Amino acid sequence: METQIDLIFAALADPTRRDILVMLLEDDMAVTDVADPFDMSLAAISKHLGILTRAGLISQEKRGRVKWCKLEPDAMRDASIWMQSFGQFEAVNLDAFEEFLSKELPQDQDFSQT
Amino acid sequence: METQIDLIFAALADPTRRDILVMLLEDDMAVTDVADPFDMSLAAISKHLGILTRAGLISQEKRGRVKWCKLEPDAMRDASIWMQSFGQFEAVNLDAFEEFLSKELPQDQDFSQT
DNA sequence: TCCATATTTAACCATTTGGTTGACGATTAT
DNA sequence: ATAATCGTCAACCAAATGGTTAAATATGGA
Repeated sequence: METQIDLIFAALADPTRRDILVMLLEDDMAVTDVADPFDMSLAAISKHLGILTRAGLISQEKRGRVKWCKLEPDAMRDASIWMQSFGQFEAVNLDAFEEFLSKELPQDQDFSQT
Repeated sequence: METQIDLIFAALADPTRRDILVMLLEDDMAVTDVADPFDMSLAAISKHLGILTRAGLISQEKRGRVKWCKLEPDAMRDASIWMQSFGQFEAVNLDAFEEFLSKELPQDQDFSQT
């Protein structure tokens, strides 16, 4: 069976889809507008958006005849945490790490980046 | 052309390959030993290791007839940073994490994996 | 009502992916 | 020298991926 993390990493493996995510950082967009900058059919972009949606990285809401695409940044969290458990946190007790996360994540504070 | 980040995300999209990476967290391993727990031919694992190598996530060094596989945790950084650039998702508070690490690391205990 | 716009679906195609088996080269052990 | 072990390679296969075009489905505007 395909897990959510499978779907997320697979979705992120395509540069077109990563570009779409970057575009959606700015604002929600209609499917047509997402497709505009790409040298690719609307149908192809529609498929990419479907893959991003199934991975939970975006959501789509139809208002009238326009379907709005919205970034769902939280979806990347699982995959991001999975990755961080390597590079920086290699020697860590992962059980303790999980516990740490469960205490740390609910708080809504800013976080620094490397 | 396929960028390094494409290769890394694609490599991480497969659960077998993620399992291999987790195994290699413990220690370097010979190809045969990596293959052992999997219900899959040695040739298949050899291919997976090739994909992980091309992505830079592991390195392989042949000593005698044994080829040793070594985790390269730094390789994940680019992809990890890409994900974190979506600064809006709830991420780990790195300051708090540093503190967690400083308490956790000195102890030499085993760590469990999922 | 009729037409244009927004998006998906269906059918198709080439390429890639993830697996198999069997033969092979290199190294080590008997 | 011969046999066993380690690992890759080649050929093959089914299924998935990423794209196309053309038709179909809503919805909105004239």
